[in-house]
Amino acid sequence: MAVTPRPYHHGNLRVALLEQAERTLADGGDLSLRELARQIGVSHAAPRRHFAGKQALLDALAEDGFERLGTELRGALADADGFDARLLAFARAYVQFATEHAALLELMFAGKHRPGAAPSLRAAADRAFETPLALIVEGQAGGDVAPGDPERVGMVAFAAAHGIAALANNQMLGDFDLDDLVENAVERLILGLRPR
Amino acid sequence: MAVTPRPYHHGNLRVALLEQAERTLADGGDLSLRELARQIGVSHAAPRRHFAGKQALLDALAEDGFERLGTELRGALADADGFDARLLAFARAYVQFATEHAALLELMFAGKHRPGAAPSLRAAADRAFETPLALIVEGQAGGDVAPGDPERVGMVAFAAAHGIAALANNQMLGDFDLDDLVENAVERLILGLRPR
DNA sequence: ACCTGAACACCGTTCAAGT
DNA sequence: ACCTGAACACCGTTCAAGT
Repeated sequence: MAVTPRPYHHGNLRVALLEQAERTLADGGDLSLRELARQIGVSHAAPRRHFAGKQALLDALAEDGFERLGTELRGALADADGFDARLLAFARAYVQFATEHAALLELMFAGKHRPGAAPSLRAAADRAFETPLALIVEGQAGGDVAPGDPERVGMVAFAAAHGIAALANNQMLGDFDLDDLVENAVERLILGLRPR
Repeated sequence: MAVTPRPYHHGNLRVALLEQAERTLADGGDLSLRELARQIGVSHAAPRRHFAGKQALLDALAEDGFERLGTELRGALADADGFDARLLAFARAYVQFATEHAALLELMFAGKHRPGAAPSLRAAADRAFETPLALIVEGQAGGDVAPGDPERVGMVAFAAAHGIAALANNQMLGDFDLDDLVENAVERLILGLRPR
């Protein structure tokens, strides 16, 4: 047994901080930088070598979140054929990610609009939303969705998915089954998006 | 001129705290209890006589917010005739309140799902949402909305309004005109809600 | 290069004490 | 009844100093 009584410390404090932060976030904790350092076994000033401040750590977490969301969305759409099934798959995947990582999602959106947010954060967010945007374009090409700027036309669908996720995370859905609500909403959106 | 050199203090610290908190919130400030007390000219422990803690003050703020939202929604619907116009009026009023009071709205929804939140907070929220719910019931009676549990059927519309407001508050609407997006979303929702 | 330890200016909450 | 002032246990951030 090597003794290693807190040697000089870590080879990878940066990722250790991010992982511990994610765990705390998932547990509903309060994400204090000092507490994070304590849990990892490092002085409270050590994180400063790796993150300019607390906000920088939060931004890194949010950026990772957008990348994972993008991956989930791409994966969900890869398994679905036809516009209706693909819209449902998108909505399900979005709501599932949002409810499984409620605190992270809040952080992702709170971070995105911060004035001094890193361009890489915004880029990661844009990449995550490429998939649903492409879905609307597809739908237009196949005659399932009314013509027009795809962002403008598809906004109602994205907003509804985001809204259902937000309402679910705030316990505003009462006794309703989340998946049933998503299905129902998607049915109505499919009708509403059609060309007239 | 009466001198009143900080007499013994205030007749109405409770409302003074709430008003100052609302101002700070609207200015994008951080809402520290000590700072609030400082601005009002009272010791940092004085608020304790009126609010059990910081969270209790936030809950009171949220409750007031739901009451004001309810008033806005009722007022908006009172001026609109016909289901389509009324749904548009609701969506506009909701999005306007949400974007005009972005920080307050966040607080309102964050407070609602807190385990120990006061029943009066939940009641105020329910009252605010009575109006849109009644609108769906009206729409069903008039043949504009598909039958079924009105909460379930109307959820897509409420979620879309909430989602658009959330996206607007997070600067996710790009160059789009907010009112144009709301109008477009409502048009699609009207189609999607119809009985088939 | 990477980390520590002390310091600074804040928090929210509690509690004896004042009027 | 209502408020004060000191105290406690925390924060985030900064910075000289250590290895």
